[in-house]
Amino acid sequence: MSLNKALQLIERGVSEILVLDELIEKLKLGRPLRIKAGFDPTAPDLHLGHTVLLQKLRHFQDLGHEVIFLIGDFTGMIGDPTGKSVMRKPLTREQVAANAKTYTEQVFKVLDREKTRVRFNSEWMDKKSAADMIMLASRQTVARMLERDDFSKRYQSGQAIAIHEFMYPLVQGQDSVELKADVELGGTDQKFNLLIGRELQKQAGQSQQVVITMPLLVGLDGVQKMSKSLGNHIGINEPPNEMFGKLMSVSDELMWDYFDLLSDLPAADVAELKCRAEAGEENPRNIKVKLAQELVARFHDQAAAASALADFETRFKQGAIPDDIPELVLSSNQAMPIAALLKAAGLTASTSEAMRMIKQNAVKIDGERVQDLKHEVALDSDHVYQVGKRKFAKVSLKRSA
RNA sequence: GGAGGGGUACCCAAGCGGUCAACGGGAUCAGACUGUAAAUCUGACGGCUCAGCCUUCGCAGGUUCGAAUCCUGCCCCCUCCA
Repeated sequence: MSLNKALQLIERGVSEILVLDELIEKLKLGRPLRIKAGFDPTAPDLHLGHTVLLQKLRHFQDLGHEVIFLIGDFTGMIGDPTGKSVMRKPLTREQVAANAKTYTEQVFKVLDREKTRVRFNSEWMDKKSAADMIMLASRQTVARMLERDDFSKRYQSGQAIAIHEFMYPLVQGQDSVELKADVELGGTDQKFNLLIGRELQKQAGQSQQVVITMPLLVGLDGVQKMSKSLGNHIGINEPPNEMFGKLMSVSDELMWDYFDLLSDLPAADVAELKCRAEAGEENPRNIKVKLAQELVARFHDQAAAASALADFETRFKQGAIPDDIPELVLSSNQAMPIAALLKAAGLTASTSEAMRMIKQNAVKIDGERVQDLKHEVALDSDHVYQVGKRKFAKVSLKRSA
């Protein structure tokens, strides 16, 4: 592949490349480059937000480079300074190992296993002495640290900054030195940390890594970055129907970001789709379906994607009851009030909520809307219960022995 | 060590003796609409044997006919000065 083509692929969707000329020089070396990306060991469940970075790593792999998947088990003790969590509980070795395992299992849905090296920064950081750490701390100044967006904001607004938080960028930078990284990838929020890596490498007499930042994927709420703790994420291990549905709930506007950052569709094709949507030639829904199909197929398979679509259509377009709904058996010694049954079946969190749902016309039995709050379900009956559009259960109520 | 600010429902955030299950915003859920689990509009949003009842406002006591609101003690968080 020509240098130009390679660059095109690398540049797709990125936020910044620092420094582009250096990247070109490195690419011209003709050897596989060491591409580093660090991951936090505390969140072993990957979601689409993580895959933005993984996709880019994959691009490098496809170009023949070597990816170092660095698990920051040592840095995990510090916690990347967000101001929210000052100190995290250190993970045990077992936890780290377990997390690493789930990580790698998931990661290889995107990355090429053969071209990925998994490393832990405890490999070298655990060997550092206190004196080593002080030396490391001496490499940067407080003033430099306060340039970091997060730190400066907190400093100015009088919020606390713990000293050890300064160590995070330094350790991350040290990782680059240890690994002799040629390129490091991260989210835009990582820019500062990535640049520290460049500086430490320079001080260590190494060639400086090229820093590539990826935009943060916005979550389902359309506002904040995708994160599990905010609950606006799509996990890559989610069942096909769930994943498909969630993707369909991405707003029409936000969908384009998802195309840019997640889809493998050539950039030109995306641009064309956007044109047609704006011209009203194509319903945004159909375009979104395309996106959802692609991603479900990536994390599951083509068949799962097809059936997720089919399910979605029958359920929402025609309001039909899906095929595979959970079935359960409840027992009671007398007829059961509907609210109690919905709760027992797990369709609502509480009987109060069940009552509310009924008042809001959200409850159906075998497709029939329930209006009566005091409706009772007879013993030895078998019905399909529905709450809202998405929650179903087939419940048979038996007389308890 | 000294001074001050604060802990309210999932989150943010009002309230500062009764009309408070607690303003408002966000999230969430439901209904309507739609070729969308988009957008928009409307509503709900502690629990329960649900037109009634029960338990909530950091924790534990107390004052009062009555407390999220006042008092006492305790725990936790933050800022400033040293």
